Amino acid sequence: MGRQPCCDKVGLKRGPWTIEEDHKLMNFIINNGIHCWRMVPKLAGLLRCGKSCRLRWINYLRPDLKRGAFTEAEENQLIQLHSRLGNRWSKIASHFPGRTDNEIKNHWNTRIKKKLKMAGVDLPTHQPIDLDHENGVHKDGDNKEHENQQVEEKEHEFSTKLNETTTIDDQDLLTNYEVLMTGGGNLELEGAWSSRNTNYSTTSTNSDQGSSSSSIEDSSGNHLYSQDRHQSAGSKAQLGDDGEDYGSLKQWVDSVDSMFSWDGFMNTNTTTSTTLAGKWTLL
DNA sequence: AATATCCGCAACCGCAAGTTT
DNA sequence: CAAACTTGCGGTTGCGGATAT
Repeated sequence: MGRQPCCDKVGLKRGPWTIEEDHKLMNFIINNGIHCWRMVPKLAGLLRCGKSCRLRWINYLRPDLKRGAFTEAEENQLIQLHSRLGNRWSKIASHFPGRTDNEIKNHWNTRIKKKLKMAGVDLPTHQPIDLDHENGVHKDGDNKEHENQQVEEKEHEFSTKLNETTTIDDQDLLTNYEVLMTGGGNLELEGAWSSRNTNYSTTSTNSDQGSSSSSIEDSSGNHLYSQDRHQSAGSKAQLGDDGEDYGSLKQWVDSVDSMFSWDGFMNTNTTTSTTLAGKWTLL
């Protein structure tokens, strides 16, 4: 015997709810609470299925709903959470008191998706879109100049977005760290990093056989993480050749992946300059 | 002013997980 | 232990208002 439908749909009303139906449902739940959704429409005198009543209550009638437009801080938090959790809307919604998973899903699909696409961020990976692969453009002459311009624009947009990320709630403060890294190995710490008084230090040499070491400590000097990077002449040559291969710096970031997940933008403009703008999430 | 197109959102559907019998 | 049932989740649809032509 197969699974039966949640309710007998014959004779049941569908589509938008009327004010009268809303009142009936709200009055019933306020007076009786929710014990069994299947029984709610029958007891409340509604020609709806229990599933429809539940949805209406959760997404519209619940008294603790926040409503109203998303703030910029909420959007930034949503982007962060989505990069970590993917399309797990209910999990994401649990970080937004008064917001429903449906509301968040809708906001993501109608606004943020477009925003990130415009900023050159691939979804759902949150990685920068490979324009050459997307467009089938060969890198030479004018194309390269045009491409560099696009890369700079993307970089600027992403950096701006990160700089705007200043509000992080307490729970996220424990697990999220925002970093903006520019130049040949210099790190500028943003947002939660500085809030947590975390120190980051890095040293490097300029030889072809150059090496660097990086470490992260908390404000009391307790060791959190360190990394020694030995860069071969071969990997140095990769840096900036065509912007496609991030060379040893990318390898370095990859090696950190066991501890953090990297989500962001990385570009190598020249053999000596690499720009990263993105987020490390503590795994 | 009329029509077409776009966009946001509420609501639906199917499925999976969890619970009860 | 399996079937029946309930609840919750995520993808999708379609209506209605806003905007463009």
